[in-house]
Amino acid sequence: MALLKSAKSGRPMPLARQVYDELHKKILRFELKPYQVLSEASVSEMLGVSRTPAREALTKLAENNFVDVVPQRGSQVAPLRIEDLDRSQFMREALEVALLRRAMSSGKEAGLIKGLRKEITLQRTYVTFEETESFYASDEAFHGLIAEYAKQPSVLPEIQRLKDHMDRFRHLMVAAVEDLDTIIKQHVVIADAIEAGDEALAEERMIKHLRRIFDYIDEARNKFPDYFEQSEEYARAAR
Amino acid sequence: MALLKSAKSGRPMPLARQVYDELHKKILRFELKPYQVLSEASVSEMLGVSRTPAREALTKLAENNFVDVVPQRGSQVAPLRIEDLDRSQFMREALEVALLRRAMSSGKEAGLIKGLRKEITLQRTYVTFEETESFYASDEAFHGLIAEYAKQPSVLPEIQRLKDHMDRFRHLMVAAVEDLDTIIKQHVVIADAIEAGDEALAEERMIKHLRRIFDYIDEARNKFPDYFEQSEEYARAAR
DNA sequence: CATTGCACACTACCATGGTAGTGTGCAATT
DNA sequence: AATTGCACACTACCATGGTAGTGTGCAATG
Repeated sequence: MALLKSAKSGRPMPLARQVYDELHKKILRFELKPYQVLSEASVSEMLGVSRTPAREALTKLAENNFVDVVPQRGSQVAPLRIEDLDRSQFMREALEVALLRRAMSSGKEAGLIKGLRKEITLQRTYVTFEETESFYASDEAFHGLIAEYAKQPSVLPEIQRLKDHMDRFRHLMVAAVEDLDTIIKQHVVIADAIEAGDEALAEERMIKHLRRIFDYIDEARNKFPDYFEQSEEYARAAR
Repeated sequence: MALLKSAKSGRPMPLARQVYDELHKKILRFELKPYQVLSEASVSEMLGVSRTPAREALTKLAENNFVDVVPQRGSQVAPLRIEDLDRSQFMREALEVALLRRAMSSGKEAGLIKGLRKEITLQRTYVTFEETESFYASDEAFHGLIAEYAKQPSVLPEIQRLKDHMDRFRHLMVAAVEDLDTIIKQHVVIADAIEAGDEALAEERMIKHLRRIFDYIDEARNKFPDYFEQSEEYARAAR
């Protein structure tokens, strides 16, 4: 299979990074399914690279809990773990709420609100024309704006790392598509609360917005039970 | 130089991990100083391992912002960056406050308070006998208890990752030693607020406790200016 | 003296070979 | 038939060689 070219940047990205990105993408999209074996040999063959960058990508994926590496035994795509979802959700919620409170005390709330309203308008357009990809990009921009006005832009990559885990769960609900209109309405009331200067209300609405994922996971779990970690395996892992 | 043995666990830890831990420790203690070069060759020679685990340790350190790796040019110990401190502090604060609020709604506050009081007692003992290491271990246990009662123990490693960055700054103040008695007093009033069930007060006191590091960094910066990233270098880095 | 061109040393990065450790299927044994 | 012992295939892990890319000192040139 063809190997990837460089990024838009001047220099080509290191192979290990390209392999990581590729596997990361495939895992999120379930092109690589949970429990599927991913040895450094198979990865190097699949992507046409040597074993070294394949190995480095695997260990990095393991650090991010997308791959389980058992020393001297093998590696496989990590199953969906409720614990991972809980932790990611908890941390994201804590961070986004903190960003929100700080952004509302920045003294530049006017600019923030203006930016948020603009994204909301964009989101309405994307929904109308069914441009789902663009919608989610604007959704990220919406939350990114808050981080920016909280003067903590470097927190965004960390949040993205958490969001990736949640997105993996979310991708199981393509059938029962997320109600984008509801998301927009939540964005609106959040912006309203910010504009009103009501921190408690804004926080409450943001939390409700972020917790929407829990409404779907039961359905996903019933639909793809073999993608989730089975409780019996805890015993097996503990040996 | 001698290489490390295995951990307490049954199997020996991978070499790459041992190298990472060793370098991590040396960087935190300033046995490896900011801007000091750390090529995979020098590391492999310094620790008596081959270049592969040395390289893997370096890239992992780079992901955690302890090392700057410039492709095809070299690697060096990362200087102290105010931005890193700000982000780590912000995130830690957000997470610990969220843990605190959740722990106070766990319905098992009694056990939590008992555990906290016990750690405080231990800390008094350690201060009396000047066992600084044990004191900081108990300090971590204090905060760890809150995470445990918030039913989010897996957040602790993430917080530790943030704390490591802040500890690096803190290690510059060994001369002007931290006032451990003050820390204990802060722990006490936090426990008091938890016992009183006053979430807002507990949060306020926790934040004040966590922000104590900012009282010292100006002094550290004046004392070791060459350990900090100079603003002129931003321009140079941007090329 | 100031500038330029270039050989050289050094780097991170990748490819590849080798090794101890682990699970599995099958034959030998009870 | 059930159990055990073991050869084998497979793994992650480590060592080592090779390569393109980058900065540096020095000689040649103005």
